[in-house]
Amino acid sequence: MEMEKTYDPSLFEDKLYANWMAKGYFTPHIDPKKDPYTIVIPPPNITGQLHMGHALNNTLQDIMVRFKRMQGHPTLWLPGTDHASIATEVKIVDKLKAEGTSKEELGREGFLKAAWEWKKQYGGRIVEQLKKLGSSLDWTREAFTMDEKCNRAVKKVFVNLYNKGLIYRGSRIINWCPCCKTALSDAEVEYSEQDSFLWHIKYPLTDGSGYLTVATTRPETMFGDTAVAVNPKDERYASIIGKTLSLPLTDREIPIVADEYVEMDFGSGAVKITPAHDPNDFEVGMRHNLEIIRVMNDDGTMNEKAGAAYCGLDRMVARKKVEEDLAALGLLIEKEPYKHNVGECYRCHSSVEPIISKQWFVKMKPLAEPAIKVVKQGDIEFIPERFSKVYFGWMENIKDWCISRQLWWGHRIPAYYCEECGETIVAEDTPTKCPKCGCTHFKQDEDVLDTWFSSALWPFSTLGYPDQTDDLKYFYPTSVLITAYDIIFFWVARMIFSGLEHMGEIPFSKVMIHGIVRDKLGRKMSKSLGNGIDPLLIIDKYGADSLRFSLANGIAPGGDTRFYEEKVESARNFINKVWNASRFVMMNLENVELLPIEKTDKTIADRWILSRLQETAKAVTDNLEKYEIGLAGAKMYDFVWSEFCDWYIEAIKPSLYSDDAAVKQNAASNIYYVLTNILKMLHPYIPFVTEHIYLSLPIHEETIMLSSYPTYRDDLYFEKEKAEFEAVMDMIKGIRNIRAEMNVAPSKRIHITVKTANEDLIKSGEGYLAKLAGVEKVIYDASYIPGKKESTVVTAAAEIYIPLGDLIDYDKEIERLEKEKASLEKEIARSKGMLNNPGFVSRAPENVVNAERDRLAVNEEKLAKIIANIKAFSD
RNA sequence: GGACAGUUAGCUCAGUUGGUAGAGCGUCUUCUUGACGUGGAGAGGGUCAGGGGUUCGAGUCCCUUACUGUCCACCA
Repeated sequence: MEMEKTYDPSLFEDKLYANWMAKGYFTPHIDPKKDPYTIVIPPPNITGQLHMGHALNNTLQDIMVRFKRMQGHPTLWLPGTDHASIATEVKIVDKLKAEGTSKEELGREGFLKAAWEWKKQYGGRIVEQLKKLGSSLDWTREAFTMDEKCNRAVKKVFVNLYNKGLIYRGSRIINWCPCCKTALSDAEVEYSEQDSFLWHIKYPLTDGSGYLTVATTRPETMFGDTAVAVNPKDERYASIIGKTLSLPLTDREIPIVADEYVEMDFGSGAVKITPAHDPNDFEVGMRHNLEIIRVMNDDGTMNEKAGAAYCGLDRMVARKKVEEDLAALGLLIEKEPYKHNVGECYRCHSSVEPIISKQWFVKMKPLAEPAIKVVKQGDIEFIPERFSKVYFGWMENIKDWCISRQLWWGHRIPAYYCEECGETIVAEDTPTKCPKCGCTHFKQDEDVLDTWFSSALWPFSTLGYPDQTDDLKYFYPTSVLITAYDIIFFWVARMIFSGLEHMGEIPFSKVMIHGIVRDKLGRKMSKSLGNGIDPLLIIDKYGADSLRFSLANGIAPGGDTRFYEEKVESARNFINKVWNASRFVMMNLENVELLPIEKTDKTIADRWILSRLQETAKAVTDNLEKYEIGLAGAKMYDFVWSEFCDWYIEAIKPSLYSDDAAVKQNAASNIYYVLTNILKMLHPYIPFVTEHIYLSLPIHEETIMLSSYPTYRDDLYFEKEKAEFEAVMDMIKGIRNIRAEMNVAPSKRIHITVKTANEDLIKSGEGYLAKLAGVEKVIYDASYIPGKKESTVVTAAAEIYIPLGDLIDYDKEIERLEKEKASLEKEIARSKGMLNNPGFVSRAPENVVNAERDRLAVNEEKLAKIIANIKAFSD
C-alpha cells in the first residue's frame, strides 16, 4: 500500500472502520485462561445526536479498550442505546401534534406502535455516529434498554424486589411535572434560583381575637392548608396553640398546631401547613393527623377543592387572583421580593409541583448500605478518588426512589390488579387466577418505570441476565465504568446497588469519572445557548483522529475541558507530522531488506531513541493503567515530535543516504522498528491514521489493532549511549544558539575548536555536529587559548570555540558571557546552599544528594571556563 | 447552609510518590536544507491567588483568607 502525499483522513477512515467490522476485530474470543477486559457503554438516548460529551466519553473508552485489546486481554466493549422514556415520549408527542393527532387519539397501542417506528427510524442515528468516531464496539452484542433481554431482566428484578418488600406502592409527596404529566424522582428535579416573592398573609382567629401572619411562596396552595404550625417553644404563640383560624377565601377553619419543624426566627414564626403539596408539611400533617387536601390537577390547574372561583385556573393565574382577592379583603400584608430555589423538570424545565400521589417506590436504605460498603472497602474505586465523596453524600442521605411514571413509552410495571377484588399481583407474566378470589380478569398497572430503572441493570442485563450465559459468567463484573460526573446519581449509584442486589457482586471495580466539554468561554454547551459544536462537522473537516486527540490529550482526570477549533488544528498538525515522518521513513525502506531489531548495528542516535522509546512505552503504559489518559497523550506527543522527528530523523539522515548498503540497511531497520512501535503506541488515541500507515509498512501484521502494545525491553535500553547522545545534543544546541544569536547563515559551515576530556565521545558525535549544527571541521586542542574572534559554548562535556571573525561584537560577547556567568553563579549558590545544609545531606535520599553534587561540580567547572574565557576576551 | 474543585507564561491548560517550573496557541528573530511552512532553528515571557505551618526541601502536604465555579440541601 502506498501512502498519499498529504494527510487526508476522509480517504481512509470510513473504509478502515468497515473493514474492522467485517473482520470481526471488535468481537472478543472468550478464553478462560485470560483475564477479560469489559466496558459497557453508557447507552446514549435514542433521541440523541452525537455531541461533544459523547465524543469525549467514547474516545476515552475506546482508548482504554484498544489499549487493553492490544495487551492481549479478551476485550469487550458492549454497545447499546437507552429508550429514554420521557425524552422519547415528548418527541413523539410533538411529532403526533405536528401530524394533527395525539397520544390520546391513538391510544396506548397505537402510540407504542408509532414509538417503535420512530425508534426504528431515528434510534440508529447515534449508533452510526459512534462508528464515525472509530469506537471499537462489539456490534454483535448491541443492546437496547427495551429489548426482550432487558425487559425480562426488568420484570425479574421488579418481582424480586417486590417479594422482598423493597418495592412498595403508596401515597407520598412526589415531584410532579404538570407539563410531562408524570411523577419524577428527586434526581430528576433541577433547582435554580429565581426571583419571586414572599407573600405575608393574615389568617384571622375564629374567636375574633386577632390574626396570625403566615408567609408563603406559593399562595395558591392555601386552599389545601389544613393547619398553621408554630414552634412549641415560641412564647409569642403559646397562648393560641389549639385555637382555630378561619382560612381566607374559604369557609374552612383550621387549627393552630405546635411542631418543632417551625423555625422561630424565620418570617413570622407561623407556617401554613399544606400536607398535599409540600413534603415537610406532609410530615407535619402525619404527626398531627391533619386532613390532606389536594387542590391541583395533574395538568397544573386548580381543582374543585380550590373553590368555584379558582377551579380550572392554571396555578400561576390562580396565584395572581389569590393575591388580588386577599389584597381586596385587606388580608395581604406584604408582597416581599424574595429569591428562592424553584424545582424544574430536567426534561422540559417547567416548574415541578410537589403533590401527593399514589406511586411505586423502591425502598432505598437496605440497598444503599451494601452499596456504600463496597466503595468504602475499596472493592469499587472512583477515579479520581474525590468523586467517592459525592457518591457517599448521596447514598447516605438517600430517600426512597419513586419509579413509576405516567407515560406509555417504557417498561410497563408488572403489577396486575384483580378486577373482582382489587388484589395486587406482581409477577413476570400476566396472572391467570387471582389467589384471593379466584377471578381470572386482571388489569395491568398503567404506568411504566423510570428509564433509570432499566439503565441500572445495564451491566448484567446486556450480558444475559437473568440467564447464566457464558457472557455473563465471563465478562461480569465489568472492568471499569467510564462516564461524566453528571450521572453519578442517576446511573452509577443505581448500578452499584442493583449489581450487588441481583448479581450478588459489584458491577465494575473502577469508575472513571471525566468532566464535561465546555465551549471556548467555559460555558456548558447547550441547545438554548446555541454554542454547541457538532463533532460530526469537526470529523468532516479534520477527521475523527484529530477530534479524538484534541479531546483526550492533556486533560486532567475528572476535570472539565474547553473545546475550540484551534485545539483540533493542533491535533491535526501533530497527526500530519506523524504522517509525514512515516512517509519519510517509508521512502527509505524501499528496496531494503529489513533486519530484526535484535540483529541491527546501532549508532548512538539509534541507541538513544531506542532507550527513549523504552522509557516512553513504560511511562505511557503506567499512565494508561491508572487511567491518566491526558498525561499519556502528552508524553507521546512530546516523544514523537520533539525527539523522534526533531532529533532522531534528522540525526540519521546521513546514514539513510549512505552509499554503504550495510549502513543504510541498519539505519532503515532501526527506524522502521521505532516507527512501528510509535504507531502501536499511538493507536488507541488515533486509530485510523495509525492503522493506515501501519498497513503501508513493508512488514506488518494483519491489523495494528490486534498487534501487541509496546512494552519496556531491557535489551533495547542503553544507558551509556543515551547519556552520550544527550551530551552531543547539548553541544549542538549550544552551537545553534550561538549561530542564531550571531546571525550566522544556515548555509555557512563552521570550524570549531574543542577542549574536552571526552575526545572519543565527541569524535563519535562529529557526524551529528556536521548534520545538525553545520560544523565542517572539529579541531581537538586540550590546551587551546581562545582568540578574540571566537564565540564560546560551554557544555558539561566540552568547551567549544567558534571562530566567527568580524561577526563578533566583543562587547556583546562579553556581555553574553557575563550573563551566563551570573546565572551559573546563582545556580552554584543554590546548590551550595543545599549541600551545606546538614539536614539535606543527612535526610534527603542518596541519589538526590548525589545528583545535586554532580550538578554543582559541573556548574563549577563551567563557571571556571567561562571566567577564563571572559578574561581571554578582555585582555 | 454544607461539600468539592479551581486560582501556574498574554490566552487555554498539564504538572503522576514533595527533589532546579512545562506544553499548545499567540508574540519576536530567522530559514523555502532532498518527510512536513499543518514545518525547522532560536528567543522572550511565571515571586505557581494572599498569609501561615509541616519538611533538609512545597506548585505538590496541612491550616487560613479572598475570588471563581460545580454539586448537594431547601427556612415556609
